[in-house]
Amino acid sequence: MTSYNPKEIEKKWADRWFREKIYEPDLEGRSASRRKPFYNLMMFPYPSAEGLHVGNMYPYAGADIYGRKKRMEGYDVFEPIGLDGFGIHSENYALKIGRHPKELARESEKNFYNQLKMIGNGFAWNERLETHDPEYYKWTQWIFVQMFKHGLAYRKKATVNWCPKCLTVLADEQVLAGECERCEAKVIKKELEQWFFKITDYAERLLDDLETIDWSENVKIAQKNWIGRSEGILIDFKIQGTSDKIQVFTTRPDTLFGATYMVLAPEHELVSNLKSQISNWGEVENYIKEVKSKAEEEKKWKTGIELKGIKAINPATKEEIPIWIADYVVMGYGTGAIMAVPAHDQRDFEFAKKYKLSIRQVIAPHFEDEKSKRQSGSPIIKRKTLYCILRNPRTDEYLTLDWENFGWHTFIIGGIEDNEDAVLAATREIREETGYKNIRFVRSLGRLYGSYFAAHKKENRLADAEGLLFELVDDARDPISEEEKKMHKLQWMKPGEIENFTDISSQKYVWEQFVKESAYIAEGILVNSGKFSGVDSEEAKKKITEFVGGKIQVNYHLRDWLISRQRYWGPPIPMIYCKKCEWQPVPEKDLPVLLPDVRDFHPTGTDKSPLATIEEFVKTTCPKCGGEARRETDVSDTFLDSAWYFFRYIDHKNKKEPFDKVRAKKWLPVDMYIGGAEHAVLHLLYTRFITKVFHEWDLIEFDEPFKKFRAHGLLIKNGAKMSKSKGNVVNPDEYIKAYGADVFRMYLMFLGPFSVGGDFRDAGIVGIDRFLKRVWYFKENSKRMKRIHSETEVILNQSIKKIGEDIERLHYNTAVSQLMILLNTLEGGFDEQSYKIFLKLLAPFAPFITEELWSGLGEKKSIHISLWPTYDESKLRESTKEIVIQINGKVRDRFEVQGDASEEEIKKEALSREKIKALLASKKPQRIIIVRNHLINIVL
RNA sequence: GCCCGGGUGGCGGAAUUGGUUUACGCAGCGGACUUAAAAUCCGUAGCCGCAAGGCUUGUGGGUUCGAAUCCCACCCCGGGCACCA
Repeated sequence: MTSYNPKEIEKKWADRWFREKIYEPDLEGRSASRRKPFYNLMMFPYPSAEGLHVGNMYPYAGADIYGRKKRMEGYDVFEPIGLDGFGIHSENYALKIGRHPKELARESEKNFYNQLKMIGNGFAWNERLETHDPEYYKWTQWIFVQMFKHGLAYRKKATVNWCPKCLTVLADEQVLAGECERCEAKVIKKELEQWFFKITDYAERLLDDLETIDWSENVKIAQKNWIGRSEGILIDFKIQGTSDKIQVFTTRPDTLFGATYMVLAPEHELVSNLKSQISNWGEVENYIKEVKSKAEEEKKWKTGIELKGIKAINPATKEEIPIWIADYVVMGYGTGAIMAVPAHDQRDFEFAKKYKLSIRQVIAPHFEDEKSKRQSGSPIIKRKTLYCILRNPRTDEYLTLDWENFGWHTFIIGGIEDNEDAVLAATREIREETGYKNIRFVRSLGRLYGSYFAAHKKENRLADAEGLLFELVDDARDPISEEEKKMHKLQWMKPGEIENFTDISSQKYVWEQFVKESAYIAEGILVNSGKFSGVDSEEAKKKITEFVGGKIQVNYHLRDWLISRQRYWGPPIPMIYCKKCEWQPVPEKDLPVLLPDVRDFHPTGTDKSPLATIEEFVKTTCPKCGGEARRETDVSDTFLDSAWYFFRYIDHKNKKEPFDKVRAKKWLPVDMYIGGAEHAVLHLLYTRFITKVFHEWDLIEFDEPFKKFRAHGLLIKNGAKMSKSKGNVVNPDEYIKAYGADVFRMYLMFLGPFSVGGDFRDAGIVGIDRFLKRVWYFKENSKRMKRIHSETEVILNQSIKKIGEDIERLHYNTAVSQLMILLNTLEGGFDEQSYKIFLKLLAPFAPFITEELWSGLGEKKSIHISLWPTYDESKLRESTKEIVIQINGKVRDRFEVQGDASEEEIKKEALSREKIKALLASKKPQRIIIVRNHLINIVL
């Protein structure tokens, strides 16, 4: 046997596979192919010319294993690859190193494809595409034109996100926690006129259809939250003495009686309309200016100003309530105006406290909480009791008081320091004292008072109060009895009486801390609500809606997709502006609108793209009237390029249309899609939108792009996600050079579950290296037999089953471990048949070595198109079974039985064993539980 | 704050209709081969304890003959969303 030289066999087989086209499927839709098509797709990379790092390669290796198994199952697998070359990421890199993106693109194509070739994936190399290729972006522009023609692309002036570093606008989805998705600069707001796609028209379908697709659950949830459906009602509030109305959107009409003021967004049109009636207009105007210049995060403080001189009427109470404008109400959602219910909305509550606006409680928690028990399905009793013992260390007084409030059943124990031991001791004490088991420590009194007095800017009279506060969280016992109430000097108060509680003693501060620092936002029973008092929230929502004539309305968090980018490296938006005919699309015969070659592609920093400075590009004629006209100079968002690439893969040479319908029918939707979860509300949302649009244009018969989507995990190195900026990237080239592609990709799959990722460590890779070396030298080191032992046969069949199922579920790490177990077993004795099966099972993970060994057996056809092995159901179990003997649930002994022993036999054997007899001594078993083929538990 | 995911040996990680915790691998230890080392092979291995035995899946409770797994609460880590009315 020659020594294991991965480099040599990799080169040999890569060339041969390419020559023999074993990974090129029959894309043609009209020809009858015998094999069923399987579209195995992975998110294509966006090049940065620095090359791929290990973290980037991980998903490709994982996706390929899945595809290879499908191919061996007889499918005609299509595993395409390409480059998402256009976009800010590539352009920023070009700017950074001072080269032209076009030139750089040519280089990165070469680099990327070379790197991707190294990992031994079964890519259909002949079908690759690049989004910056005019043959591709011609159709991206075509999509834009169709969008315009169908009324789905429109221009509007809006407050948009502007990245001050990338110098362009960004879509909502590209802003992560106030920062630019690409460069992490703080995003600012700008008022600009831009192109948008009407994705909001599809909000409902995008949400509902999530139910129909087999996708990673976390991605579905992220999309669901992002689309953010909320059902509420619209209510009109009259403005006193005028015919004007303020319409608000609310999901809590049941709290209407508690609406003690209103708030408009500063940009709300009514504000300037009512200018003449607002007595403090000067101040108001100043405030609006101030808000506009503020960055997003400064707004967290919540500021506002009252519109003096006007009042609104609460339609339920008919009371006059003040109208404010404030920065915590945004124009972009609902109606840009709210009714403020400070008692039951945390934001309104904070605002009301700050500006001393009145707070009226209209919802009381359910006390006899049978209902909430049933609804939540949990045994929590939401009885509201506060029981407290306070010690004032100065006067050494002990005070006791209890009341019902919004909180929980609460205990305060005075005179105890705040440390772990004391907390534990006190917890025990309360448990014993009261019989309640689930007591939770909340905080110490020192801190409680500290924050209270700080918030109220008062001298802290109780700074060194010692004591601990506990609450009852899960009352498994019966409600408190009358005796106990007396014992703990419990004094009950109703929620309505709380406001009237004016005791000046220290308890008051506790009360304020709890009730006045937060709103009660849960549902309950209405109080202070006229004829609706006593009605349940749920029901009150309907009744009050009816009472004030509110209209049901569904709102979505999703905003329209902002498509324009003031940058160079993208497809020019194919639109022309004529003064007479307004916006006209570029005629389809004139597509593509080529991106002009310019030396200076730097972003201008204004609201215009670099293309605006090229007069030859801008100047054109109107396609409608032939008059003088100007081109749109912005380019479209990269995410448009990537939203439809998988359609083009199946027919990327088509010059007449974006793709052939017949091919689409054969190959689409994509059977399996693998990619990063970070695209949950970016690419994965846009692509669903575009697919639904295509469906509506009758280009395709389906309306969801990917039948199955699985998110892969991330590779971690030194405790952080691998990224160039963190400087912890691992270059795959060195590892592949040192160990070979088979070892490398198999190690990646072994280091953790594919959906989770894992920690890349050099130490672990030697294990796989040893394993594949053992595979290489297997035949000379192992015992060849005529027929394998029956135990070996069981492990072989188990392995076929487990590895097959593990690949299907993407549990590659456990599949690899099963391959190891199988090898360990076969080394003790194998035959030709079992050896071949082993190679087949290993083939998706280590395509090169298995191919080499396979051909060494005289096989003429590639192992990768051989048939995946099947297992024999009857050979999955060993003939002997180990039975565990437990006494009171603890393992004490074990013995073996042949085949399926009866319960009687197991019991007899177990009780007759010396060890068990000794342990049982004179005690008589109370009960014996037997689980067949598993265990026997003797209960004493 | 809200929504997801997670917490198991020295390490990466196995184990889910509740039934032997720690598969597989790394590192470790002992041995074989070798002048020696590397490589390779065989064996060993949760923790405490000389042992008998006890303890152990983030913490505290609960349900159960039996809990990593189910229920309640809390703590910690990772990710997403966040004035969305």
